[in-house]
Amino acid sequence: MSKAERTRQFIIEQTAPVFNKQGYAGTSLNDLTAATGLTKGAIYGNFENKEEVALAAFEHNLAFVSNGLRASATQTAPAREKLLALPRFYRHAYAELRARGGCPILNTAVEVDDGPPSPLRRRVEETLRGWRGNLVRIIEAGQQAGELKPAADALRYATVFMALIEGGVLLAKATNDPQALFTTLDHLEQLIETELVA
Amino acid sequence: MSKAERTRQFIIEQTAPVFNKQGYAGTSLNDLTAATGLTKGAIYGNFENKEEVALAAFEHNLAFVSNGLRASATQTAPAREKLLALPRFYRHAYAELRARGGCPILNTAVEVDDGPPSPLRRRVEETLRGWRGNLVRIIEAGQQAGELKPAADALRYATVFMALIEGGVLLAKATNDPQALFTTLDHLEQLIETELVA
DNA sequence: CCAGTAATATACCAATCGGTATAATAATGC
DNA sequence: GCATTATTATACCGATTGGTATATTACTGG
Repeated sequence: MSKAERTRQFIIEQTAPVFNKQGYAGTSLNDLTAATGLTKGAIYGNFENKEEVALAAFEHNLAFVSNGLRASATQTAPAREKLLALPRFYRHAYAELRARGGCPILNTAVEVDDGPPSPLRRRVEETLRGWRGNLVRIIEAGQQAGELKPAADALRYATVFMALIEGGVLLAKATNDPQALFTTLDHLEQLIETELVA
Repeated sequence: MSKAERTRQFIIEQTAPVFNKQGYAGTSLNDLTAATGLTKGAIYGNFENKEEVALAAFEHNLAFVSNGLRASATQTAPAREKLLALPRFYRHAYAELRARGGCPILNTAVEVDDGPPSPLRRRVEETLRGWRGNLVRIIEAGQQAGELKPAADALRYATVFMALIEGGVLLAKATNDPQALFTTLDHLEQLIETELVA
């Protein structure tokens, strides 16, 4: 790992929470140098521009969530466990997620979804579609394995699950009340148990 | 209505969608003069600073939603109708809401909820708590009137409803797929009918 | 340990930022 | 219609913006 590669990683780690909290437009290069203790020269020696730093920071923030979700849902578990891993992760990770500035998908989507097409915007849309696709696949696989009710609309539940999570995170953060998220997660779990599990 | 009052209103109307789409940090005074065709002199003659314009714009954007919701839920209707008015409003208003930049609560909450306490931030929190309180009151009144199941946790359903709506708006806008919102609204309606209505 | 290179710091750039003092204009009361 | 006031436009301010050219430092292979 070369010096530059280490510095690049260091910049990403230090600036990721800043971008997540303040947004792309709300984060200046001054914020980046302050967060890293480095100078503009060091930053522009490792990134082409501010947008490339923001994109890398988004990937870093996203990795925290998707790694946590992946770790929570083991490959071989039955569908019910895989789905229950979703609320379980957010339940125990919310405190740290909040300290990092909240859900990067939520934050970034809101900032870019009215702007012109950009790498960041495309990445957000891709991430959301990918997440939904993963959930749909888990549900449909569970149905084929006879673990979940065959009549359930997989796409619908995937969408509802994501809305409950993102909506819950929003409410919890904006009202400074983690219980709001836990409430939507309660509902999510109940949905899995009563409407999906056969 | 004095000239200044008319101008002030004009500025609010013209800049409200800009703030809602680009955010506070992403909107410059140049954007404001461009959106209004006025000069900085006119704007600063009617507002103290950019933040005051943003606050007024937020109130304007919020009014579109809360007026629509109020109009949709008539005073004398039974609790079931009042609750069903919620998804009905978002169903028919989504296209225009999207054209205006989406849900102002969602957009503004995400931008300010990691920042320092500000009038805008306080206003967002207050709005969310007020909205939730309204829903709780509707549900509890319906329970006392014998229209809704008495065992249902009003606060829980209020929270879940809001998460479904805000989460649905987020997904619909970020994936450019209105159906995502309609899906969460379907679920919301089903919740009302099967878990709340006695 | 030294030379060459890779990486970071410094100094600077034009453009834009939010904001203001003042000048010009438009409305208003008499 | 004239004088006064209310309102908007113009011109400007220092500070900050994202970005770059160059100088300096740190690393690395021989």
